[in-house]
Amino acid sequence: MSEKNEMLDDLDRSLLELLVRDARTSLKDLAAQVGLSSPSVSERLRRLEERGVIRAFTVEIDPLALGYTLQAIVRIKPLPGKLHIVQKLIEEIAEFGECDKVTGDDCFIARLFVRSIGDLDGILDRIADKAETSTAIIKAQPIRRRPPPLGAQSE
Amino acid sequence: MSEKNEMLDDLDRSLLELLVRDARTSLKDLAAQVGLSSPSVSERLRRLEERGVIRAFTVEIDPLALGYTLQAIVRIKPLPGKLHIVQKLIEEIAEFGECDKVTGDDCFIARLFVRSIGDLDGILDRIADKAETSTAIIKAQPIRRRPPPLGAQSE
DNA sequence: GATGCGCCCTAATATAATTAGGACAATATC
DNA sequence: GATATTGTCCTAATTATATTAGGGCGCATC
Repeated sequence: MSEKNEMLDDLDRSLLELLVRDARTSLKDLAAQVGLSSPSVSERLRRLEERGVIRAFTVEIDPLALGYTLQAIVRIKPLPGKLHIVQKLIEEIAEFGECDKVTGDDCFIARLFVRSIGDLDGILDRIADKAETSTAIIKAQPIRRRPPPLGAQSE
Repeated sequence: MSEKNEMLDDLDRSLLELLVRDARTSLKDLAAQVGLSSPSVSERLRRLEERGVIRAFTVEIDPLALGYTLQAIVRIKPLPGKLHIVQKLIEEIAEFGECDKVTGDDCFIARLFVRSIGDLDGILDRIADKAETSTAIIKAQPIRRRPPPLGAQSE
């Protein structure tokens, strides 16, 4: 009846922390660092994945390397009745690298990767007749995507 | 003199695509899928990392698994003269999972992971005397973080 | 005080990564 | 126009790692 099933212990949290830093750390090294054997670590990772705690092993790519020299945050307020169309459109445009549906006046807040101001204009044009948009160009990134604190668990 | 050094070819892009999907794909499998030998793949990955194209191998963690049931997007406009203090403060608060410095009226746009509305309030309080903030609670995530299109390169 | 469950271990086996050495084509050099 | 040079790739041998198989131990349950 309890949620023991979904609880993370200290070892799990240590493993997550190590993997966030470097997902290629070998089981052997992980095991050594948390004080378990590698089969035990392997089993824990399997269960963390199975439970969805670890959503994916992935690589972080520098957008610049792909020619995306510009990023923008776009607030998007669909015109009446256009919400679903707009959402679909956003999802289909691959340059949107992130999109959240939020409370408040703006309905969506999205991140856009583009190669030039021209491209930015082109993409916003595709939405212009279905939503009001408000765009802020990113000048710097004080914090790049990072996970929430892995430290002590409240519950 | 050219930027050949910094160019990605089709094989590199295929490798990146495979790794974004699953960073644990073995060299052997990668090699089979792109039609190279594993030492060649290994060497290409090494260079992609060296050049900074691949910024990191990492795991994506579900914030919910850590008890972070709430996310918010906060627009932050530091009061006159407080810009640097505010930026430093944001960086130090681990619950900020992302922060961009942007053009326009709001200076920063940040993502906040919290466990409760109370926590949200607590964190915003720490900034309240140094900046104006405007908060939008995330209701849904139509697009979760994804890289820009890896397809054809312009230059 | 037996039974089952969760979690861990070691040792053996299977699989993958790395290293070493060299082929080959394209490009620059004399 | 012959000859280095560079970059990229290969195979085969070696080393390192992951996985599997089998079992121990503590703890809660009945």
